[in-house]
This record gives sequence, structure tokens and C-alpha cells, in this order.
Amino acid sequence: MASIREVARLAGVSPSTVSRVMNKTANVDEDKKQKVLAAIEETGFRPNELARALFKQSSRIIGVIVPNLENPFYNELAKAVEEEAYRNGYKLLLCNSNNNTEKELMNIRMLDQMKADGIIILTYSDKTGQAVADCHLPVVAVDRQLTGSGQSAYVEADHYKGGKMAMAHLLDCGCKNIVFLRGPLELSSGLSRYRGYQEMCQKYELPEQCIDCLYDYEDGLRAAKELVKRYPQADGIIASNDMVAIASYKILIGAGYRVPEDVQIIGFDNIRFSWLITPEFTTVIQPIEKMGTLAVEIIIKHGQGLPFQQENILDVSLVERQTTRRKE
Amino acid sequence: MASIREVARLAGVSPSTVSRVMNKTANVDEDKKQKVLAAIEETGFRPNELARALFKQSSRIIGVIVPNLENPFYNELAKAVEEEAYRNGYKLLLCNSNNNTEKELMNIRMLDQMKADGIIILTYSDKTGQAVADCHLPVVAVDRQLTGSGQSAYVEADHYKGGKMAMAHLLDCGCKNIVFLRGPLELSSGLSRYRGYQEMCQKYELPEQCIDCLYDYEDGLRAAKELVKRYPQADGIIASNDMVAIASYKILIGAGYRVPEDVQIIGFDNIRFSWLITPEFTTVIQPIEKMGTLAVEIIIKHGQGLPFQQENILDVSLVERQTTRRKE
DNA sequence: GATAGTCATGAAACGCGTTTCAAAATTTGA
DNA sequence: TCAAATTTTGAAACGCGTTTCATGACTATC
Repeated sequence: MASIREVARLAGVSPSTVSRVMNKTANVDEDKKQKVLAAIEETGFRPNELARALFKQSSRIIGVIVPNLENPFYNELAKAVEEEAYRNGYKLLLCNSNNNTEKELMNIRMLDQMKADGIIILTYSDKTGQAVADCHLPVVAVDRQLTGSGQSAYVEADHYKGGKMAMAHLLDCGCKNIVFLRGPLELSSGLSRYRGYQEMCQKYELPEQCIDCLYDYEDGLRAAKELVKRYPQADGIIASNDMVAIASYKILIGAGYRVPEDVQIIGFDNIRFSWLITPEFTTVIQPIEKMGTLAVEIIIKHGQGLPFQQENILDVSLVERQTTRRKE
Repeated sequence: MASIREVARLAGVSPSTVSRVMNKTANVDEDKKQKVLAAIEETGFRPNELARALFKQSSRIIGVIVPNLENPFYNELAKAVEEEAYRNGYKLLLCNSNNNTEKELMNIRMLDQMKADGIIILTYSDKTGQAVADCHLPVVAVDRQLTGSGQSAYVEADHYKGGKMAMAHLLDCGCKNIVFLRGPLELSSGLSRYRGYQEMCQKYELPEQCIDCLYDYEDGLRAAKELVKRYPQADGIIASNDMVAIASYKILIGAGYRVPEDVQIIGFDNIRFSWLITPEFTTVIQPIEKMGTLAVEIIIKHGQGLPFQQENILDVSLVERQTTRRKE
């Protein structure tokens, strides 16, 4: 593979000049410029990005660390990040921590060593904050708040409002017996939604009916089975997210309930599949794309030394689809 | 950030020695070794991967180029690749070509310049073959065969068999009026499945009933609507893939058909959602995980100069689920 | 005890694009 | 036309881990 020095020799100039032509970083005599261009063309020269990155101390890579790739939420986020990154000349290094703290830490370290320009992190463990602080890369947490690393930015949806909306909607739909498949309280999404739900319960003097449930399909299945057992007269379910909503639907249908006639279901996230499938699921929309875009923006701004918002709480909204039905 | 030379100074040795300690690439006096280790510990030194990669001419990055991130098939493939890559100490650079030839070519070039250790490519355009040949990186095409680059490996499922199986299954289920939502014939998956279907039609002297259909949900919706119009008496649908099967289901249900009583549906791929949702979809399984793993294996072998299979056609199988029902 | 063979070790070169700095060339102004 | 100012250009240094090669140290063999 041709190097810049060969191109320079061929064009009869110095490597510096070739570099200047390539990057338009300084004026170059038109005549030499043409010679350089011709030499580049002839040799098919493509600058070695590693050498460039080594010098610049920046690889124009943005790392994304997701806890899993089963939940489309993360895929959709990754997609949004990839697109925004690409638009800005960055590449995306995708790391799947697989809910494994060890792997997560290795990924953070690796990205540091690769001189990534930033990390977008969607995982959470108690060691994350420290690891993030140790590497001096710009980090933005999405759908999470990192503790122990005071300075890092985060972007998440207004889960509190989301929780309230979900509950309000089911009440609007005439549900009298609502069960909340509550997400993990260690995560701000789980906690805030619960708070929203709780507030509504208090306001309407309703008893809290929760079943703890992780964000994945399998646990959704489990929780929904428990729901059928513990609250057979439930007529409304707030699932911890869309995957769990989908799992609940399966269990409920299997148990002979009709949706939405007997029991109504609402999820969170608005993953693509929530409306691709039949029936289409009512859900509280997280602006996934905006979240990804914003995260990239923050990293870029950080890299350029521009100011940026440290706390970003994006608005949520609700789409009514076929798993709920508003009372006349 | 500490460099190897600082560590060396602190330990009172040369950078070479530090390097040797880190990489265990040569014996080092126990005493010095300890000093080096201590110095590394003290400085928190982490070798700069870029410098390392620059010298080695290998970044231990595997690039994956997918045509989109809407279809879970690609996500699942990416996941499999990430995991196998990680197991072998490689990282995954995810590129979404977005069905855009230009972007695809840029991605190939970029990976070349990054000294990626290989490219796993899931896109296809007529320029791909040439671009791949130009960069001298190991490339393996997955679910595609690249033309114009005679030497590159590929791995795909036995689509021909898959097509036959799908048809055979619907016949077993008593379908008399089967319509094939045929995938793009430019892709080997589309063509081979069609050939399989065709062969079965001939064997049983059935008329071919095809509607062309891309692999995405939206086009599935369109094709299914056309199906309802053109073949209202259809009682079996072979969808071009699971996304299209899911789209067809929605249209069919919307048009008042019952599945599987009135019309049975089978898809291809066995994406995770095909069985998460309700009803669970019958489909022809592509061994997605194995495909990803194998692709990575090939790249690694290639990198090590080991021999590898150039053409890899993996077996398919069929899962009967709730969208088809075998006749007694 | 001397020669040969091993092993540990560091200096220097390498990979390669970018940038600095000073020299050379060209333009401007008088 | 000459000095001054400006622009163009190249040599060398830089970023930094790895590897080669030669040297010095040490052990083993006779």
C-alpha cells in the first residue's frame, strides 16, 4: 500500500505538501497541487487512518455500549447513533456488554485505548461511574444516570411523566384494576415511572398493585404469569416496556383474556415492533431517535470544546393503539 | 496520559523492556519485571492501541456492513458477529449502508484505511464486488454472493432447500392455493427460494402464483394487499421473510381472514420476533448465529493464513408454529 | 581458564500522516 | 531596484508501541 512518502516522491514534492493538498490545510502552488493529485490518483493512495489518528489523538470513533442486543430499543438507539455519527464523519464501534460488568469495563478501557472520541453508554453497573471517570473520554449516558462521575452528561426521557400518562390513559379507558409490571428501581426509568404511577394512585386513591419485572421478554412472561395468578381480575396492565407488553399479551391471550375487551395493555418505548405487530400496542413513546442524535451531538460539542447541556430530559407522549380502548 | 517511555523511565528500563513485559514477548529479569509492573500500576498506563495497530498494521477491528438496521435479521447477525469477535479479541465496527451504494463504498474504503482485519458484508450492489477487490482486506459476504471478486468467501443458508420446505409444509397443511411473496431475484436468497418453490410447483403440477416483494415490512404490507386483491381465495402464503410474514398477517387479519384457519402463513429467517409475538409464526430457520460466527471465523483464519472454506452453505430447517396447521 | 553459546537488554528504526519551524521563493511597497 | 513582507515549501520532529540488531552479561563446555 502506497504511503504518503511514495506519493510525495512521485509528485516531486515533500510529504508535507502532499498532506497539505489532501487536507487543504495550507495553500499549495497550483502546479504542484495537480502533480500531487495525479500521483495520488496513480498510486491509489489512501491515507492510513491509524497514523492520522495516532497523531491527532482521535480516531473519530464513537463507542456505544449496550447491555444487550435483544431488545430493539438498543438496536434502534444504535441505529440513530450510527446515522448521526456518520453524518458528522464519525464511525460507530458497537459494544455489547451483555449485562456483564467485566465486559463493560473492558469495553470502556478499550475505547479509551482506541482514542475514541466519546462513549455513549446504555449500561449500568455500580462500577461504571468510576471506570468512566478514569478514562477521560467524553461520556454520555443514555436512558441512565451515572453515579459517581459527577460531570458526565446524560439524556433520558421524562419517565415520571410517562408513568403518569400511562396510568392516566388506562383510567381514561375505564380500567378499575390496574397492575403495574414495574421495571427495576435501580434504573431511573424504572424508578421515575413508578413514581409517576404512584402519584396517580394517590391522587385517585387507588391501591398500588405492582409486580417487579425486568425489561426483557422472558421476565415479562414470568411476571405476566404471576399477574394472572395474583390479580386475575386485572383489567389494565402497565408493562415495564414494550417487550414486556408483548410478553404479557401472549400470556393473557393464552389465559383466555381478550385484549382490549377484558384487559388493556400499555407499554413504554414505542419500539418499531410495537406497531408492526398485530394488534398494534398502545405505548408511551420515548423519542429514541432524538436521544441517539442528541447523545452524539453532545459528544461532538464536547470534543470541540463547545458548551452543552449536561442534563437532558426529553418529553414523552402517548400513542393510543389497539391494546387499549378509550371509554366513550 | 502516560506513555511507554515514561513507564520505562520510572522503572529504570528501556521502553523495549516494558513492551516485553506487557506482551510477554521475551524473558525479562524478574526484578525488572516487577519494577515495570509497579510503574505501570503507578502511572495507570494503558498502551495506545492506535500506535500498536499502526505498527502491526492491524487494528483488530472487524467491520460489518449491513443494508439497514430495521430488519432484526441484521441486528441478530450483528449480535452474533460481535460476540464471536469479542471472544477472539476483536471489536466490531458497525456500518449501516442504508441501501446506499455510495455509503457502502465509503464504508469499505474507511475500513480499509482503518486497517480493519476484515469485512463482513451483508449489502449488495453491483459496485460492491469491485470495491471489495480494490481493498485487499479479507471479506466475507453473508447471505449474499459477491460477483466480480472471484476470491471472496461467502456464507449463506440453503435457500433452495428452504423454498422447497416452505412449499412442502404448506402442502402438508392442506393448502390448495398457495401464493409466494417472492423476494428479489437479484439476491441469491430470493432466487434460490423461488427455484425451490418452482420445483415443487412443477412436481405437484401446481400453477406458480408469485407476487414480487422486497424484504421489508412496508413492502410486505403492499404485497399482501395486492395478494388479497389478486388471490382472494389464497389459503397459503409463503412470505419472502418473517417481516413480510408479519406484515401479511396484519393485512390478512384486517381483511377478515383467520390465520391459520382460512389462510396459513410461513416466513423465512426465524428472527426472534417470529416467535415472541402472538401468534407465533411458522418459519424456515436460517442459522443466523452460526452464520455470524462462521463469518468471523473465516476472517480470523484468513488473517492467520490458515485455510478456510470459501463457499459455505448452511442447512436450514423448519419450525411449525401457530400460523400453519398440519392436516390430520 | 578460555572459548563458545545463551540470554537479557537497550538504542534505534519502523509504521505513517501531521505539524512546526526555518529557509527559500515570491510578491508588495517604496 | 532593493528592502520588507508574505507565501510556499521541505526537513525534521512528533505521536507511541514494537521489533530488530548488536552489545554486554552470564553460563556451560572442554
